[in-house]
Amino acid sequence: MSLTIATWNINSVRLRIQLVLDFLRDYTPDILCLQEIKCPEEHFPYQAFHDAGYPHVTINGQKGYHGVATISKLPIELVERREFCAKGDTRHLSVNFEAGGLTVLLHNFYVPAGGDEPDPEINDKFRHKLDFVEEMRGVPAATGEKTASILVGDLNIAPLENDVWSHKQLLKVVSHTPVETEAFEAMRKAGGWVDLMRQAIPEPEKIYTWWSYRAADWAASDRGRRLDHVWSSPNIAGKLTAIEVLRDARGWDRPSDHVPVIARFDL
DNA sequence: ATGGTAGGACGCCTA
Repeated sequence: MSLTIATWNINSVRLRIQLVLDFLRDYTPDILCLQEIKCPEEHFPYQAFHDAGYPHVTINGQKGYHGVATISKLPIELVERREFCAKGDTRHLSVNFEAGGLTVLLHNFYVPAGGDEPDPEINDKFRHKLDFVEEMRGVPAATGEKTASILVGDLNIAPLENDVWSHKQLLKVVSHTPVETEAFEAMRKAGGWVDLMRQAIPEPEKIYTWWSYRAADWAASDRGRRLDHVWSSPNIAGKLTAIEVLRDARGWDRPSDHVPVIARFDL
């Protein structure tokens, strides 16, 4: 059977609900993982997703900041809303679902951005980001004969040279500093996770999923970064059939600064 | 080297 999973940092689900509904109508993923929904449960637009054919919705949200939601056509079962760094932030949600005879554990993450100064001694937000990545070692890829894992989300780190518009110019910019990228790759490998975007689209091809709002012309300058990721356990990595990064979404009306990433599997 | 934009909630934090 085919399985399509999408991930998208939406930067306020309430402000951009119509954009999300248009995306679901046009791309019909089985499951969409949103980040930065920026609302608590009581303000989440459940009805709109239900009416769009996505009745199974699980969220971990808070007022004003952060927040993740997993929206599905298929039945999903909440596994955990894990708290990282004892901060009380809503940055993780995991669910289980059945597909192709497998029980799939799907993690939806929003990793802290880390502030502007890449020095944990003077910037608490950067310290928090590094601590968060270390704590993600506690989320390895669960795998077995009848189980598999997928991890998606805005991980706020662009690990490879071709994940940014200029490797040299971003070496001291939070999201691409060596301390972040090395910790990130070490954590991913220790967890047994496969980077599916790079499996499908190897270097040196550039991949960007985010372009700053601050650029005068994002498309002309094209100073993007790959901050959004799709990982899986090795036992389904070979079942990936396509990765699609919807660059055009950055040019939609009142866009998010991130674009959707779609992963297709044949399980 | 700097400042540029966006969202939530309405002064200022986060990204």
